[in-house]
Amino acid sequence: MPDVVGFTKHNHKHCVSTALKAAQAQCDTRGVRFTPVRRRALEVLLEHHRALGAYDVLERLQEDGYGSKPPIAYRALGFLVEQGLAHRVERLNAYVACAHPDRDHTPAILICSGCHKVAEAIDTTQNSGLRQMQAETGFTVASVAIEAEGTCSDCTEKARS
Amino acid sequence: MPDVVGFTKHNHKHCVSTALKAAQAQCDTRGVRFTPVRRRALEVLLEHHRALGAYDVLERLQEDGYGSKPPIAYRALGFLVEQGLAHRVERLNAYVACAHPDRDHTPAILICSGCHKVAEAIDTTQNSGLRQMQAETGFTVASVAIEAEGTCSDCTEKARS
DNA sequence: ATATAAATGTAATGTTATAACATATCAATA
DNA sequence: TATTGATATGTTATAACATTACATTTATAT
Repeated sequence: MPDVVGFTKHNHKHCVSTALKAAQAQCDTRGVRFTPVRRRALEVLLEHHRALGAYDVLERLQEDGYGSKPPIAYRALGFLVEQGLAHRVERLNAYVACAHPDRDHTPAILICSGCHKVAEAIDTTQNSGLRQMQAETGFTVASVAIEAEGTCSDCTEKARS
Repeated sequence: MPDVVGFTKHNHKHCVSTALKAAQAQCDTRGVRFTPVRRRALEVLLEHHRALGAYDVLERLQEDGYGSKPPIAYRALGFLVEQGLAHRVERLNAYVACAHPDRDHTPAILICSGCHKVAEAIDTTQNSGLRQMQAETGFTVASVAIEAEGTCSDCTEKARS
């Protein structure tokens, strides 16, 4: 049931360019502007399967000739999160590219404390459980964040040897 | 199934002193020291059903004659979190007293964006879902944070009028 | 061409958190 | 009960993360 991306092997260059095209298309559809900084910010996130801090992203943007002050990064990242193209990882005060921007998702973030990679699982059962809670307690859920810390299979194996 | 504490009415003074006694007992059992600052920090959290920032807690500690520098608060709060007597709310960079310190828990934090109260639900199904994921993906979960933002029943009612 | 809105940019500052080190307190035991 | 090793408390300094307020530029729709 969980669909995990990020800890498995894949053609990375391809995965980046595909994701960028998809993001462009999605923004076009929605009538929002996928400007150069925003695009570049997403690209930076996509280049890693790790969570990057706003200041890390800012550094890259700066190198590319964009502004050098924090709001530059925070605004681009804010846009990406708003559009579901990236997620903020609260535990790390950092950001990851979304692995399934197409789907309507309540992401579950998996953080490996060994290699610091971050993956994203979609688990639809979580949603239903929380919606049910609304009926029972009167608390209306607007958004849910699920973040797990642990060890990915690679790191588990390495630890065995 | 979810057991929600925090949005319901209760005798507050009683709830504070009971919780402090329970915390003391738990620390005794575990052989860890429930020192005055730690105790006072928990008391401060218990006095609100809101999440307090480390610097808010620090202010109270300071008033009571404890140290005035950030590590004083961060250390006391760190201890409480470690012992399961409080939780860190990542979304708010803040801390709440745990509502069920006795139970082995994966807390689900409910944050009301209307009144800023914070409650805690225990939903055991979440756990099993994540453990299952471990089998399927090889990711071993060490700890999970579930945080929902939304509107509590009181605020929903107020909004209707 | 121009008005309006959106996006980008900067300066200044606020907030949250930790590292590094000094001192005091507790707990076991020689 | 004096000593010692571990734990806890305290400070200074600084790092890391984030926002407010305001100026300038760029896109878009008349």
